[in-house]
Amino acid sequence: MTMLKEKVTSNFSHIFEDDLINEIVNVGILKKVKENDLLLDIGQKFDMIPLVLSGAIKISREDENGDELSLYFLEQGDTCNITFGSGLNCEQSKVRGIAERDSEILFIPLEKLEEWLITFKSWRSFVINSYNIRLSEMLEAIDTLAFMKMDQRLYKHLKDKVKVMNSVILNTTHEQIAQDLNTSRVVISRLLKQLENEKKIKLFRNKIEVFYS
DNA sequence: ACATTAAGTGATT
DNA sequence: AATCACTTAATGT
Repeated sequence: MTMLKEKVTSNFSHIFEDDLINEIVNVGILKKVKENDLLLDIGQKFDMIPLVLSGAIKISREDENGDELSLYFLEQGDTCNITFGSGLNCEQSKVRGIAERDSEILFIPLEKLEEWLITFKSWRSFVINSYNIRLSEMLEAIDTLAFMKMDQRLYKHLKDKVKVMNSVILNTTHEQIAQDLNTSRVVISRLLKQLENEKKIKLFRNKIEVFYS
């Protein structure tokens, strides 16, 4: 068994039949990306869909001024449906995808996706299901934006990152966090200090330790 | 030693 | 919660 097939199998054998896994392995193009690599930018056209085999991808939006806002993460076993929908209609991407950590992505050509929708029941279920998951994540993002104050948003963001990175040590700067939450560095610095005083985190230069319980 | 970048803080809106 | 206008600390060259 090839290494790629093992990876696909270990991620998807529960949901996909063997034939489909073979197809995926045959047509998929494996890409290893490093942390902070740009996978897909806003406005960019694309003819492939990413299947995340390992690591995590940050999906974000941007306004006219170039201010960013991160929406959610794609993790192991996830695929990006926004990409999916726009892709079939030959649209441009409305979101940006940046590797949050070193990741392995399997790119699948768009034609195959359509084909599989008809030929594989498990693929159909997977696509519908992942639409559902993505919608939930979007709702969560909206709730966070609409109902949470910045201090709560920040703490949530830190906890999300800990989960995604699988580490309580976050190598990031106040500036980067500010960009993710679409606010200013000064605000983040103050709120982080507050969290440190509450013994929820410990601050270092370029590094934050989150005390997770 | 100097420049650059990250982080801390009071005052103001 | 955002902005200004600094200061201080850490790091790179």
